[in-house]
Amino acid sequence: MTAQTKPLITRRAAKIVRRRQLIDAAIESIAKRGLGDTTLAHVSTAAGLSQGIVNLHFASKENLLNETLNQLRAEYEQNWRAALEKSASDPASQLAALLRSDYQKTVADNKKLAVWFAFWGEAKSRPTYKKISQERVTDYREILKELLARLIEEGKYSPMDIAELAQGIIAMADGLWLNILISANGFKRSDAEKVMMQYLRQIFPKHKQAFL
Amino acid sequence: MTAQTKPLITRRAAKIVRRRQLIDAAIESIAKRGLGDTTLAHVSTAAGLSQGIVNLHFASKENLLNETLNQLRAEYEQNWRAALEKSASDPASQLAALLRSDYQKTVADNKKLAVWFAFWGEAKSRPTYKKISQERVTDYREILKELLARLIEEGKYSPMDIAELAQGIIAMADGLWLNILISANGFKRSDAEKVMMQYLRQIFPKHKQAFL
DNA sequence: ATGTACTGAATAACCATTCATTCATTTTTA
DNA sequence: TAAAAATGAATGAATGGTTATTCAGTACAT
Repeated sequence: MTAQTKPLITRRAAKIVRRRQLIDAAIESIAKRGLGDTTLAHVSTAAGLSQGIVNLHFASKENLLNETLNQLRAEYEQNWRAALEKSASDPASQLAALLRSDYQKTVADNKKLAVWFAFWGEAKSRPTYKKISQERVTDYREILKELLARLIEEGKYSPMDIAELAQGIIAMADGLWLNILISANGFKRSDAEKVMMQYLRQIFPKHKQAFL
Repeated sequence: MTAQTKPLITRRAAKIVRRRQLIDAAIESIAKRGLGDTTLAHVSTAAGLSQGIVNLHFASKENLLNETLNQLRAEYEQNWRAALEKSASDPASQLAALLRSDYQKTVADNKKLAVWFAFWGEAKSRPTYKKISQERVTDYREILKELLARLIEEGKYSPMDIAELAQGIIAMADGLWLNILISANGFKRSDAEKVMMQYLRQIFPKHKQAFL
């Protein structure tokens, strides 16, 4: 080994690594203190770096927050796409996989849920937050509608309004997130999943098996 | 008329009126700017009053915000109780009335929804917000469970997990609020109501009529 | 050596809260 | 009843604390 080995973490870290580190620190702080009480001092301290670091890498606080939300959105999408790929290809299994993915700890842990709601809470007054929040479910909704159509055909269920059905399912999925965040009596991710699966069994009784 | 007529508004009454006026101004500002950007200057100006007025009537900003959330909670509860009283007493009608009440403009207009989500967004870090948010649905949930039990008996439906069912319904109700708040393509209160009624028709097919 | 990541003190803006003062109403007194 | 005193509501300028942003300087990498 020579005198200067390449250190695993250079003191001068790669730009991308730093940005990600700061986004993580932001998530941490928003979960702990809320969006309103999160200051750049909190973020930079949590990241173990200096005061001016956020402005150096993101130019402004606003920018950091936008990118934080965007990061969350990207993770969310990746997560359900991965779940679909891992699952069997019949519509019932795909549907189960898609909806179960909403309650995996990767995306639905307490911290991240708190951050989602923090941004939704400001969505009305911040167009960027609103836009990214909409984007979170645009592809999800399309895939969901396709799966519902296939499942209804396969099971020869009586015709349903698929768009409305999809809206309802997504609404329940989000509402269960709220329940995890707010609930007093320790309503957990696994409880949310149960409720959702019960719902699917009710709509698609011929496919009960897939939703157990 | 003598020189000193009895004033229409007594001082004590005025105090309550003022508090209400300031809470309304707070709702206005939170809906417009978000919770984080709402300052006491915004609130007092919107109320057409002076700088120090909020501290005079509420002692602190924190207090004003707590009372604002509490006001919202009280209105919400009043609204669904009134809806139940107005409706027929059979369980299906009651259930329909309860769930429709969530989408009346009294409680689910854009401003108030924005404020609900603003508080939920901070609920994780503010125990008071969390507590009041929980309280919003405690009675609602109990009534809902009773109605579900009665309806299942009346309709001789196969047994269901009523607690889970109620959780699911409430979750969908809240999620539809989010959809109204965030949606790009003008998802309205009436659309939310449709989705919810479709859901109820699916679970309780023998009572379709009540959910049209 | 030179550029680049990073630092942290300084700055300017903002904001909740305080409080001396003004204005209005009610109560007391004669 | 009328004037005076007391009480209460509201004002808005001043204060002290906080915070995003800037930038001149430091230290590391190649």
